[in-house]
Amino acid sequence: MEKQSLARGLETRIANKHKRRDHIVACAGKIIAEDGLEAFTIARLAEQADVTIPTVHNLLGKRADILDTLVGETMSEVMAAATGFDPSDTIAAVEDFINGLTSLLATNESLYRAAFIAGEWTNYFEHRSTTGIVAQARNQARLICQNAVAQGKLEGRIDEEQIATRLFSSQRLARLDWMHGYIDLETYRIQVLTGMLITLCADAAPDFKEELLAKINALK
Amino acid sequence: MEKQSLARGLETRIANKHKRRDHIVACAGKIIAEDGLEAFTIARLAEQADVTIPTVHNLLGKRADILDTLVGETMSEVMAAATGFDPSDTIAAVEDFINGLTSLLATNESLYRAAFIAGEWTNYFEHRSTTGIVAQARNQARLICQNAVAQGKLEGRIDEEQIATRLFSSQRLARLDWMHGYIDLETYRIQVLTGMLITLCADAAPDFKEELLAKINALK
DNA sequence: TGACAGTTTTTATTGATAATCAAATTTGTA
DNA sequence: TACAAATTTGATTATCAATAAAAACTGTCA
Repeated sequence: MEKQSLARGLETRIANKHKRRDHIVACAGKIIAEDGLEAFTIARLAEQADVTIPTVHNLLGKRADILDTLVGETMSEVMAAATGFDPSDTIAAVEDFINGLTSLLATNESLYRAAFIAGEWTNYFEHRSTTGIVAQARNQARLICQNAVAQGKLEGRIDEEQIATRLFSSQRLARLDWMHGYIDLETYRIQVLTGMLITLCADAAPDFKEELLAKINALK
Repeated sequence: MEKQSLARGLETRIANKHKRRDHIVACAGKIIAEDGLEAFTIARLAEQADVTIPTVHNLLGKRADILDTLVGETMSEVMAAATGFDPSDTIAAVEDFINGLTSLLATNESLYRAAFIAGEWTNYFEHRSTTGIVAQARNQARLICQNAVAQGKLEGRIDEEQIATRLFSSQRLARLDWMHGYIDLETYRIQVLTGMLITLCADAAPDFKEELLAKINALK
């Protein structure tokens, strides 16, 4: 049958192809983690992966595509690490979020930093799609706010969407500083936490505000 | 005299040189404003300025130097536009700051956007020098906070340095979104204002908080 | 005005980069 | 082992930043 003829060995080949592709992507991550985005050239990648330049292009497309792939795979991990907290306990949720995130980043700081840099470069974080890591992070912030309002921890005098936006921003801005190497991971963690808690203060009911202030002043 | 001989025509030459140099820098700004940083190649710049490539290098150095020059000149204007408010009237100061800034940006939005992009690219905003635009902006934020605390508008329950940092951050983050083209200038203005006012809320004394909330909710 | 000293511009070139095509090679199967 | 199809590769193209050395130009003074 023709179909059988066409498919002869195809499945195995595809599997092998994926393996080779994954290997090259891993090499890309290694290069960027070790020597930065500037050192990431196709020639260097080919050498590292022990293939030739056209092979790299055939398996992974152009340079930007390779970065996209690397960023996408890395951000899946990041996204997974930054979810799974309980949004009903506001302060714990904020803490769990940033602790989960920084724990992951700590496992291979230079790789993750590189992936974030590459992500900024390829505009990965700015596609205004309703899926993706940005939308998900915002939704999480929103969820925390909604819970807090429902529990009377936030007074609701400021639009909760605004609070959620600033919550998200705190994380984003500190991350940029970490990414650029201006602060270390622990400072990043503290800054995000401080930023988020201060943001919550703006609309906090009296009791909750006391709790927040205690946390904030304990962080210094 | 030898000195006279050496200086023969030097002054005039230097003046002319500056004129040519300025013309090329202006062309650089034009290119980036029109077609983005990626379109900014030395060849394109040379063509636009009607000189050859080596001339560009001779007058302005390497590509990164040209960007530095452009960014530096542009940021001088920006810095000038974002100062000169009265820090004692907290809300007015915040408003004057962002209005002054966005008014300038509006005069040539694509050029300024380009300059900010180039600035991020050359790490212009991140040198932790005690001079420079970043330090100045932070100092302004600090000044506003100090005044507010002195007047009893802020309660001082949160370290004023922290508040100042978030004030500064509000501006920075919204600027990034504007820079990337995700929000327009007016949205930028509103977001900065909202972010700063919410930040102040976190430590505001009751009366001042009412004032802030009224402002915030009027902005929507 | 013309010659000159020194500056500026340019022609020609280098070296690095991404990317592609057609030919040679390899792969998995029957 | 032979085959059909996928894969890899050698050779090449195009673009970019940057530079050296030769040619052209500029402003001044006699």
